[in-house]
Amino acid sequence: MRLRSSGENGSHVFNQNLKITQLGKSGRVEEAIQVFIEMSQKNVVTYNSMISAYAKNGRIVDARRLFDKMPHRNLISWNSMIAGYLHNDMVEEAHGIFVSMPKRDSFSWTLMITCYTRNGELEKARELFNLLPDKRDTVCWNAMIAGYAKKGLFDDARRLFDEMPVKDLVSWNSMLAGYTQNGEMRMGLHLFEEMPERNLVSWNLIVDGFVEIGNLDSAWQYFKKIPNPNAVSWVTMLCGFARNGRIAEAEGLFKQMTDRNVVSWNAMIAAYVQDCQINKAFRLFSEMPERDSISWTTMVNGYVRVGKLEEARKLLHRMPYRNIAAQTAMISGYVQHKRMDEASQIFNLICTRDVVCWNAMIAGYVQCGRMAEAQFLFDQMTNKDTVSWNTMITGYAQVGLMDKALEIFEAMGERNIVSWNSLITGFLRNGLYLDALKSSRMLWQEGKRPDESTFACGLSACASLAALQVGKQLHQLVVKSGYVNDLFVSNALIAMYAKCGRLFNAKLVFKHITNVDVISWNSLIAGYALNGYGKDAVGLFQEMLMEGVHPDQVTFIGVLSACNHSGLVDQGLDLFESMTEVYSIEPLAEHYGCLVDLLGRAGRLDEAFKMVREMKIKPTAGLWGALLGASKIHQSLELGEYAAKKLLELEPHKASNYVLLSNMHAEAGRWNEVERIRVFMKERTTEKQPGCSWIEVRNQVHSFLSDDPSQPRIAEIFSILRTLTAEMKNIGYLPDFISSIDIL
DNA sequence: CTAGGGTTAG
Repeated sequence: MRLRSSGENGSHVFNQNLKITQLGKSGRVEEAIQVFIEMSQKNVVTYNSMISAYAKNGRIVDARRLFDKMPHRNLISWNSMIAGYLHNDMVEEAHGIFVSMPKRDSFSWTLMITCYTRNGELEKARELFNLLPDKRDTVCWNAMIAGYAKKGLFDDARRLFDEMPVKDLVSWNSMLAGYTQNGEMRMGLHLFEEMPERNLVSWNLIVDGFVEIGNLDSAWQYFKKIPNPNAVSWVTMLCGFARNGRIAEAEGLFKQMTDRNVVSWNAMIAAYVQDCQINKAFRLFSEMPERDSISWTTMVNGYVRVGKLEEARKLLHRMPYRNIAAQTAMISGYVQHKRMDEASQIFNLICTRDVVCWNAMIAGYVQCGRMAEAQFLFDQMTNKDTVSWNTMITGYAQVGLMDKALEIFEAMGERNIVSWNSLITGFLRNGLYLDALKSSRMLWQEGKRPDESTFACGLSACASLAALQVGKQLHQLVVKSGYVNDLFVSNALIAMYAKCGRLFNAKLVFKHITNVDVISWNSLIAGYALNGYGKDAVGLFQEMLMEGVHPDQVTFIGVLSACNHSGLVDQGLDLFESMTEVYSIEPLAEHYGCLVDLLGRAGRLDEAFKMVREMKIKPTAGLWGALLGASKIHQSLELGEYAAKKLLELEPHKASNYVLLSNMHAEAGRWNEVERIRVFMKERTTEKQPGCSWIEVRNQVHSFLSDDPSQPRIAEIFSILRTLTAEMKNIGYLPDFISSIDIL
């Protein structure tokens, strides 16, 4: 055997080092580790490369471990570690490295400055920048300029830009990015014309700027003018189309692209996912030559979006590596379906939990109204961000504990507009209009202005309260503030008008939207369904399909409930089938609920019962309730009793369930049973919250609690109720035995 | 003496 010369050996190490870097850059960190382990000889570059590979793939802990145990460190090792922390948004740790390193060069300084600018700490960045006048190179200037520009501090950026000794293309592009990323396209174009030379980055910034402000025509015009568009240009344009629902055009671009990379594939998959075309998304996912963690995460998200949690979970387990984004997507999937046990299983699997996954869990408990558990997690969090605080505010507001919501609001350090929105919406939802108004004024006093979401939230609160007057006032404010063309606001307006029975207004708002999305259609369809116009709702649904908009889970809740309200049995069954077969959307309890009710009312009790028994999900109380109701109408005591048994297992404390069962027996003349149930009911029901209803008259909300002697106009109410009951009897309505006793 | 670390576009 011949001994290899040291030169050959050296070039081998050289090549392996290169490989580690490349694998790290393309997200294939596992393969990089493999190469690293198999190398018999390593030099300092090998370690440095591996540190970067780890850090670029979110494995900052491994990067640090390697850094700590490597035999010799050079300046680049220290810099790589700072860069690693920069990539992982860990500014404090980066600073720790920065202060303890033996020597610093301009790379080190620039890295640290970038850490601060990315973190929004412009003052600290500037402080560092000022500390090293002699070592500042062009890159360092550029970093500082980019920091100012990105934050929209154009004057500061411009001052440095004019001051700097040598400008390069990146300096120009950094200024340009400031304008385009802040929606200042007039200024951006001006600079673009002024630039001594342009590269693809400059062109792509312009296209992206137009995409961001929703001006697809201009984006397209500039895209076409790009001399040699690269993958970034194509992806930017593709995402622009996708985001505006123009999926066909996005598809066309994807097909035309010559140099597709992972990002291009990911973008197209994301476009399909966004349009709920999960099967097309999966086909691309299977076809693509290589997948990175974004590809996997997008697919998991896609399945979550259409409610296919099983598919999502399978995919998550098939992933070649663990990825926190995908795990968080899975968590939010479970959270949306209130499956907190499974969510928390995934949560427990994550070793280094970030804020986002904590927030997802908290949001989950909040949505289930389990505030104690939400608070428990919240208290444990060491790195709360505004999202965490805001979620807690929303949570307490939702369960009616506005005192707690306010307490959280007041305890938080930095409030953003969402914090205010959560608080104001909370007040609105709880009918505390005056407090909402007061908070809105305070918001103005703090120099903040209501934004799109302030209005969208406010309007959705009005929708859930059916508070038309306040809703209308908000609509006027929307017009005055210039948010009429915002899609979120428009959709909230549709929902509000629809819920208040003003279908004409809802339709009017709908017609004014330039780019309706699936949510706009959903709101309108649900509105028609809610107000009893089942056929129109189904008609709208068909219109929506003709327009090429893909329905989602919510669409089907709307259109199925439309069929339900209008007794369109066969159409409902057909639609339900197409939902799973054609659109591959997984039915939720709500969908089954519509169908069971629909079949039940039509007297097709066997089919209804069969559906409940055979469905994939666990039957909810609502489903048994629907079955019980149907059994009562069609006098099927046997099925009714079975449904009631199941129902009472799930909700033993709810009085209305006993009333339903009791009425059924009353109708069948089984008075012993009626009496027995009444006794049961007295024993078991612990209704803490009395039934509550409200109406809005002349800007004021009047609420009614059951058994509430303090209601000021109780006598009038009773007198009107008696009149109404008499009239109902006159036109042939026979009131239920028990409920009539309760009223009269 | 080519590799490894910093600024601008997906």
